[in-house]
Amino acid sequence: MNVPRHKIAPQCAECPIRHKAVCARCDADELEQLDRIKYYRSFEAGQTIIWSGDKMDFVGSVVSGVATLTQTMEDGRTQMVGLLLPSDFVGRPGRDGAPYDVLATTDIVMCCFRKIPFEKMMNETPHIAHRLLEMTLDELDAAREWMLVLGRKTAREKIASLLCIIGRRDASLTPGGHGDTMEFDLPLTREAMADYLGLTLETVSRQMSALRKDGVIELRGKRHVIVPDTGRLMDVAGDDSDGGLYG
Amino acid sequence: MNVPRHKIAPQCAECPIRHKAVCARCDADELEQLDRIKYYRSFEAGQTIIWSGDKMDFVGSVVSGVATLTQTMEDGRTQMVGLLLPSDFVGRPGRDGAPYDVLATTDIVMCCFRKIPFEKMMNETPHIAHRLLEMTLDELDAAREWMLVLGRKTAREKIASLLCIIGRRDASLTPGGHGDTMEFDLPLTREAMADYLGLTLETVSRQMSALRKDGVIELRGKRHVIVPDTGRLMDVAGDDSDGGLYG
DNA sequence: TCACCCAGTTGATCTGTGTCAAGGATCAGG
DNA sequence: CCTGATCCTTGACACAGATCAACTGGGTGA
Repeated sequence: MNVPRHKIAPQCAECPIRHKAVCARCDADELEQLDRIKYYRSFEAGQTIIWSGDKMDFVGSVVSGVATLTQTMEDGRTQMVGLLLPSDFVGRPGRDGAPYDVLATTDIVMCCFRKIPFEKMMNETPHIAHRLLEMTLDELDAAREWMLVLGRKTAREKIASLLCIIGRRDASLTPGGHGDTMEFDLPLTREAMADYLGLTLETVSRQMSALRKDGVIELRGKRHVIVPDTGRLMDVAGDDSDGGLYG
Repeated sequence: MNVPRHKIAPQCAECPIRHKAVCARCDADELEQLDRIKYYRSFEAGQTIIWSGDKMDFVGSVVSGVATLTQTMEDGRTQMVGLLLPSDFVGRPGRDGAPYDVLATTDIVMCCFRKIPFEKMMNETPHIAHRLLEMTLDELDAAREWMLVLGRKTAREKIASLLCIIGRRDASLTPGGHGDTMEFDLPLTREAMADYLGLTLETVSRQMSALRKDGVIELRGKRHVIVPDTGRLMDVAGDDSDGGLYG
């Protein structure tokens, strides 16, 4: 489950898709092709990037900021089914409709590729198709790991699991065990955390307070989190896995 | 979300991988190649097919019977993260370890392919890689849909959602709306249903009884289910989608 | 400076589901 | 026929988390 992330090659820093999504080896030809069909889009915090069911004419990846994938029932109950952090890929090659809403939770910049030429390129470049399969398998693992969180963990464990994931992604890419510390800003409101965890925002708030009281985390303001002992947080999360979700 | 299933071409009936997993067009060459690396395995109900973390040296698909993918926490809490019905694919091309336990819930026959030659064939046949990407995207959609069930639905809605999925897969492939009926055998114990739904077996039993009392379902014995009005069951499931999960 | 607003916190109470326990139905083997 | 095993059902009660409601703190604009 612990997929090491590629280091960002200097020439690829601008657009994550180059190394993460598609071009693991930064093949010059492929980069040039990608460059030709690439464009950027910005969204403000709270804006909807795509509505569920809309036709999606692009694929792309997050350059900066955070977005979420959410599903909503008729009566308004919502469940977040994915978290998009920088370098994560969005879009379904070969599919037309978006299966869920994509929402910007912070200001966000995306690097997009028009879908038709991207698919054409994918068909001609087995290398890209391979990389996409691998990414999709990673996402599937993450989704299934999250099913365990949603179905069987307590509120306290859920919060700890979420903090592990965000901390791991945001703070550093080190393994993180007993003794290690983490420090990061939560890119989500309490309500968004609740939607991700299948809880209410009140329960999220209470459990955050409880973890603070127990010394598992420290809070500076409402969003900034300090984890004095990553291993302890992971123990609370009840995770025997190393928390290496989402690659 | 409603992915129509391929009709089974007569020449492909024996081994689902031919049409479903890999060979949408039944290309003769590919079939011959697949035939050479193919073998069958049987398991009895209750048997473990693969343990989480084991090296997995094959991929394959279910010919008959039902299996489940499950994750287990250290303290024994378990969550089922996938249901494998006939024609479903198992295995992660390009990955070595199994990420979860695979358990036979009924007697089951699988059609397997040794992993190395299968991957070699996949690399040489973009067609197969494509089909696998498509299947993985389907599984991802299903997993995310299930996250909504686990995170936000009530016990009653969960049961109804599960019955929809199993009924749809087992009974027929018709759309199923108001007025239509369904009839099928549950391939799962109450405990397995509970593990799939993030509930206890007692709650599953109680809600099954409640649905029976309300006339939403009828039970003949413990496992045989009759749904007099599929549309009504779907209403109880609270699903605006057509329940067309798992293809 | 004040008023307002929003995100978050905390308290009181309610309820759906878990937990524990007893008992029923079905089946296989002796 | 009885016996034990397995799976399922039902009841009584407990509790985690939901719900409803009041309040806090910090930022923004007039």
